[in-house]
Amino acid sequence: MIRILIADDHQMFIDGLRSLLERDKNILITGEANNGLQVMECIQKLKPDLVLLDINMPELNGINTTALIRKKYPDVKILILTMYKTKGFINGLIRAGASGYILKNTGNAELMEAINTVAGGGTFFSKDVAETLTEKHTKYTPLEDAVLSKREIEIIREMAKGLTTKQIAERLFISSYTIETHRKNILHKLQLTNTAEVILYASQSGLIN
Amino acid sequence: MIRILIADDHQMFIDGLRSLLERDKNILITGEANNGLQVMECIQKLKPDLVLLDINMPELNGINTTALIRKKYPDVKILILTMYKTKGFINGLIRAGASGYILKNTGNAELMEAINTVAGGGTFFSKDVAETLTEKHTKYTPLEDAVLSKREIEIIREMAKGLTTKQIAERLFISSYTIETHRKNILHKLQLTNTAEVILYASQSGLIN
DNA sequence: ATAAGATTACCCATTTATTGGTATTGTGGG
DNA sequence: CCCACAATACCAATAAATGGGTAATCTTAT
Repeated sequence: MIRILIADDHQMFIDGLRSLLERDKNILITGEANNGLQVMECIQKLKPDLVLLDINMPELNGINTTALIRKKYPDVKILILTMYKTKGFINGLIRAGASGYILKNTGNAELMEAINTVAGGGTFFSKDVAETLTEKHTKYTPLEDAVLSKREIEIIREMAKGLTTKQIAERLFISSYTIETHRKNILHKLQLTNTAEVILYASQSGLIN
Repeated sequence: MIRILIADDHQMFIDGLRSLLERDKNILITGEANNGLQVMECIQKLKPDLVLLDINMPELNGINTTALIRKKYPDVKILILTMYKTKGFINGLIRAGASGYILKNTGNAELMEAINTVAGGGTFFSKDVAETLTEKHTKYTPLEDAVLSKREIEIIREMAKGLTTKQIAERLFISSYTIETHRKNILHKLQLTNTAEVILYASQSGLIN
C-alpha cells in the first residue's frame, strides 16, 4: 500500500487526481494540501510514503518545500507534478531532493509508472524532462539554482506592481540604493538581465499570487 | 444525461476530471481535447451538450475558441475552467459566449453545481469571479477590454524574453522607433506604466505560452 | 564563536525605457 | 469609396534601470 499526499493549489486538480488514483487498490490518498505550509503540517500528521507536489504553490514554493521535506522527513519520497520544464527548475528540484519530475501533460500510464517507481525507491523523469536535462546550455537560460531571500521576493512583488526603485524604497522605508542592490542581486542570482525576465520568471514560478 | 467534452492542455487534469465526473450516472464524457483546434473537431464529431474549457491552451486560445463554438454551434454550452480571474478576460469570455466561469481552486460540489446549472441553460460564476466583476475600477488594473493587435502581442512576447527595444527591432527587421511606438501603444491600451506590469499582465492572462 | 548569507548603504557611468509629439502608408469592414 | 485602425517611422527630453564597484551591520545556523 502506497500512502500518498497530494499538494496542489487547484482543488479541482486534487479532486480529479484523488478520484483517479483511488481506483488503484494499492494506493491510499492520506491527505491533501493547497500550499507548502499545509504540506509540512500534513506530513507530520499523516506520514505519507510519497508526496505528489506541484511547484506552483503559494506561501512556500516547490523548491523550498522540497528541501524542507527532505531535511525533516528524509524517508518521504517526492514526485514533482508540474507544467514547467525549465532546466534551472528541474536542476534545483533534483538538488533539493525530488525523486521524480513529471509534466502534467503526461497520461495516466506514465503517472502510475512514476508513482510506483518513486515509491519503490527509484527515480522517474518524463521523457521531455530528461531531454531538457541533457540539452546543451543555451545562451538565454532563465535561471540556474535560484534561492531568493525573503526580502528579494518582497521586492520582486513590488516590482510586479509596477513600482519603480524609488517608489519601492519609499514604501519599505529604506534607501533607493538598497533596492538597487537587491535588484542587482536578483538579476545575478536568476542569471537574468532585466525586469521583464524577472517578472515572467516570478509569475511562472508562483512567486506572485 | 449530460454529454461533456473536456478541453485542457494538461492530460493529467483531464484524466482526473474524467474519473471524478464519471462517478455521476447523469454525466457522460464524450471526448477530450488538448487544444482549441481539437475542440472544434471533437464538437463536430461528438455533439456534446457542454464543453469544459480551459482558457490557457495552445493553438487557439480560450476566447477565440469560445467565440468560434458559439458561432458554429450555438446550442453547445461553454463552462470555463481556469485559474485566472482578470476582469478583462472574464468580460471577454462572457461577451464571446461562455455560460459559466469557475476557478480551478474551487471544490467538487461547486463544480457539479456549475455543470448542472449551465447544462440546464443557466449561467454560473464562482463567488470569486462574481466579486471580481463587481469590483470598482482600481488605479493599477489593466484596461478591461484591451484589444491588442497581432503585432503588439508579438512584441510583448519578445519583451518577455528579455529583449530590449533595439534587439526586438533587429529581430523583426523594423526600426527601433517603431518598437518604441508599439510599446507606447501597449502601455496606453492596457493603461499601465511600465514593462513589469505588461509582463505580469501578459503572463497572467495567458498571452505568453 | 564564527562563518556565511542577508540586509543595508553609497557612487557613478552607461544603457534603456518612458513620454509627448508628428506623420505616412496599408488594409479590412461597412 | 471611406474610415478607422494597424503598422511603420522619426525626434528629443527625461526618468529609470543596469552594471561595476565597495563596505558596514545584522542574523542565523553549525
